[in-house]
Parts: sequence; C-alpha cells; structure tokens
Amino acid sequence: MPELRLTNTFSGEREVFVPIDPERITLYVCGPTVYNLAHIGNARPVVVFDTLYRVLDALYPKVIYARNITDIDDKIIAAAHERGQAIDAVSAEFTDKYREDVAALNTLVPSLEPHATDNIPAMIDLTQRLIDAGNAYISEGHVLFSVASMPSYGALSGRHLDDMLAGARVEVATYKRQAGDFVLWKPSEDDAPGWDSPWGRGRPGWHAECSAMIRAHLGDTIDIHGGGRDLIFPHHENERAQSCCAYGGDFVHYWLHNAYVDMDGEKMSKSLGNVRTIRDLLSNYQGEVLRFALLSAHYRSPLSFSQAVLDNAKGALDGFYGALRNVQDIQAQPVDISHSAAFNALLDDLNTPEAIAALHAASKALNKAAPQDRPRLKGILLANAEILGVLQCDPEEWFTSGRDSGLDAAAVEALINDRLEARANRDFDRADQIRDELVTAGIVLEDGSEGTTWRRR
RNA sequence: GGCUCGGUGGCAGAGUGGUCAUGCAGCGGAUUGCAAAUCCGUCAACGCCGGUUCGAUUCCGACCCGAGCCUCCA
Repeated sequence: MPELRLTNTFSGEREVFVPIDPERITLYVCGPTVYNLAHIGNARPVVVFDTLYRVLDALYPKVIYARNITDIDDKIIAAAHERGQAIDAVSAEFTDKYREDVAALNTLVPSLEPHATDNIPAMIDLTQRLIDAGNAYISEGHVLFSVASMPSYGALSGRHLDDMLAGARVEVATYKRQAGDFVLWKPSEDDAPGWDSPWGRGRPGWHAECSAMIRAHLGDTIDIHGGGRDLIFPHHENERAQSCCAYGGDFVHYWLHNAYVDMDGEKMSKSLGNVRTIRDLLSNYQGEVLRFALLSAHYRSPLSFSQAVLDNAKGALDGFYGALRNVQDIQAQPVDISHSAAFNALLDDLNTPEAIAALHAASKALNKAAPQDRPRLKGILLANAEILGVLQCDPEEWFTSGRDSGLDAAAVEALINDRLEARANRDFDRADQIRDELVTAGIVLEDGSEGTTWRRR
C-alpha cells in the first residue's frame, strides 16, 4: 500500500498516516454554524477535506467522514431575533443552502452529518463526566471546564497556560476561576432555546458538540480531525481537553488545518465589505471553477482569492475540457485512480498544485496523442481528474451551457451554418462579420478539421 | 507582549543541497482564408547578511518585511 503523509498540527511535522483500524477510517471535519450563507473561505476546508476523503477512499475499504451541522449557537439565536423567525427556521434554511452550495463545488456527501440539537444528551453526558472527574465545576448556573485541571492543556496550539493568563486581554467573566476556563453548559433565558439538564434549563457551550458527537458517532479516538487554522485555538484545543479528560485516550491522531482565503491580500471581513459568498460567486462562475481555484494552492498556504485566480482556473478547465471534447467519441480506457500521478501527488500531504501539474501533463499528452493512444490517454486524464473532483461533466455541456448571453444554442447553430455557407462561397467578409457578432455575445468559434465548434466564454 | 506561519521569475504557485516544477502573461515558429484551439521553441526567480559545505533557493543563525491566532470566525 502506498504511503499517505500528512502534516499533523499536533507535532508540527509531516507524518506517515497509520490508521487506527485500516478497515474503518474515521475523519471528522468541523462544519458550518447555520446562521448565514457560507463564503468562499468556508468553502476551502470543505473542498480540501473532500479531496482528502477521496484519497482515503481510494486507499481504504471503508472511510467514515463526518461533518457536523451546528444548529444551536448564540449567533443563530441572534439571527433569528433579527429576522423575526424561529430558530429552527433559520437553521433549516441555511442548512439547506449550505448543502446546495457545497454540492455545487463537486463535493461528495459525507457519511454522516450530525446535528448538534440531535445530540444534546451526549453533551450532557460529556459535561457530567467532566464534573465527576474533577475537570469541571459549576458556577453561577454555568458548568465550566477548568483548564488548570489538565496538565497537557495547550499542547495542540503550542500555548502555555501561564502565557495565556498573562496575555489575557478580555475581562474575565465573574463565574470563571481562571481566564482560560470555558463553558460546557450555560443557562438559557426563558426566550432562548434550552434543554433540561442536571444544572437546569440551558444549552451547550460551543466546543461540547464536536467532542460529544465524535464519541457518539465515530468512537473515543479518531484518525483525522480537520478544520480551518483559526479553529486550532480555542476550539480544537478545548475539544481535545474535553474528550481526553472525559473519555481517556488521545482523541485524535492527526490534526489537519487549512490556511485562510484572503481577498486580494486582505482578510475577508464584514467591515472591509469583501466577503464573497459561494452563492454569489456561483452566479458568475461554475462551481467547478471555484473548486479548482481553491485547490490551486496548497491547503496549508494562504490562498489569495481574486478575479485573476478565478479566471486562471476557468482557463485551465477550459483547456482540459477542450482536450476531452476532441476525443468525446472515443471510449476511455479505464484507469485505476491509484495509478494516477495526481493521486501520488496528493499522497504527499495533499499536494494539489502538483496534482494539477499532472493534469496539465495528462492533457497535453492527450492533445498530441496518435489515434491509437487516445483511449488510454483519455483514461489517464480522467483518472487524474477524478481524484481531484474535477472534469466530471460532459465537455459539450461545459462549453455550451454557461451563462446565456442573449443567444441560445439553436441561434448560435443557425449563425454557424450561415457562416459555413459564406465560407463555402469564399465570402470571408460575411463569415468574419458573423463571427464578430458571436464574439460580442460571448461566443467563440473554432474551425476544426471536423467542422466548427463553439463555446461560451 | 506570547505563540505560529510565510517571503520563489510580470502574475499565480510547487519543490529541491549540485541539469526541468506547472499554469497564465510575453516573445518566436508550425497550423489557419483570417482567427480560435492545439503543438514546438524561448525569456525569466528563489527578501537581506553571515555560517556550514567542494557546492545553498534548499540546512543553521541574525536581520528586515508580511500574515494569522491569543476574543466569535474556515
């Protein structure tokens, strides 16, 4: 079996992936809090870990990939108030939209999508265990985790308790013994959603759900836990504290974190007004273009999102689909994904830029292939693409189904026929006039040996 | 202040102790009625200063610059 290597945040090093149980791989990725539309930065971990899921799936017989839905959270409560809607109406709406958006990015559906609100008893159990074990305390109706009770607290994020206390910039809530202590369970006001618990009617703290759901759905210890860098602290540090103290064991063997997407070099933020939602971008670009753009940089490097990055991605995909369009009548010879160069690039800590380079090489080889080699080379290109989750649609569709800029396919075909007639009569002025007309409508013609094809730009 | 990442050709972006990333853009050519697409060729980089080495963009140290986290955040 080929070796998969991953950079583990815990050790800071690239390590060979050794599964707990090769028959059952467990992968958990932090999903959305469903109170607004997902933006392109949210899309990055989704696409990155979808790619990892594909790699794991090619390597092992069974992979359980869980991505949670956080459907109880103060941000959702605030959004519901603002919109004058029920909380579950808000969370249901944005859960649906999230699924649509990420599906457009060619992502596979996870094996499990646990909802926080379906797992409240597991969170109560977690909290009770922590109290029983002496890692948590009750104060002013809250249950808090005591960071001082865990010697290795801070090991994931590389922080020392002393430093954190010294550098604390926020006012410490009165119910906390120490600044770093975090909420496991908090009381709910009468108009806020709540569940009965040994500590009164309340709701879980932010970190509780992942610990509880991982344990409930995947087990005490999982292979891989992923998410964005910003989750390392405090979210993942606190999850780790909860799970290790409540259930024993080492909780997660490989922690993976992706870097941010920034917009033209600036951090995406509401105040800068440069937040771009997936939905918004999809109105101008195919989802596959967004996916490709997100994979064009290595996941641990910051990705500077811009018009140029998207146009580049679109151009590259056009090139690949162009190569496939030329051989669309040729049956591809099946190729095992695990023999593809892209797959091998991904084995090395998901080196997607190198995998994309392999795609370019495969595309070029196909373009210049002798006829007898085309079935094999088409198969190779498709196998390389599949592991990256791209080039899965029909090339003709790709080029002709884009945004309709005033001319439908039939109208385009009619104009092409007029032009062919003009060319047959050597009336090139008329032929060029028709082509210019089409270019204005965003349609590019290509005269090939087997006729004229067209595509939308 | 603490912790963590980075600085590669015009742009995007990999990688490596000693000939090549890759793509876009540019330039030259083939092809085309002209184009487009494609193919062939080509230019060009490793923040700064030291050190280790036969040799450093790659290892080590200092410095400069940038980003992120420490507070909700992918």
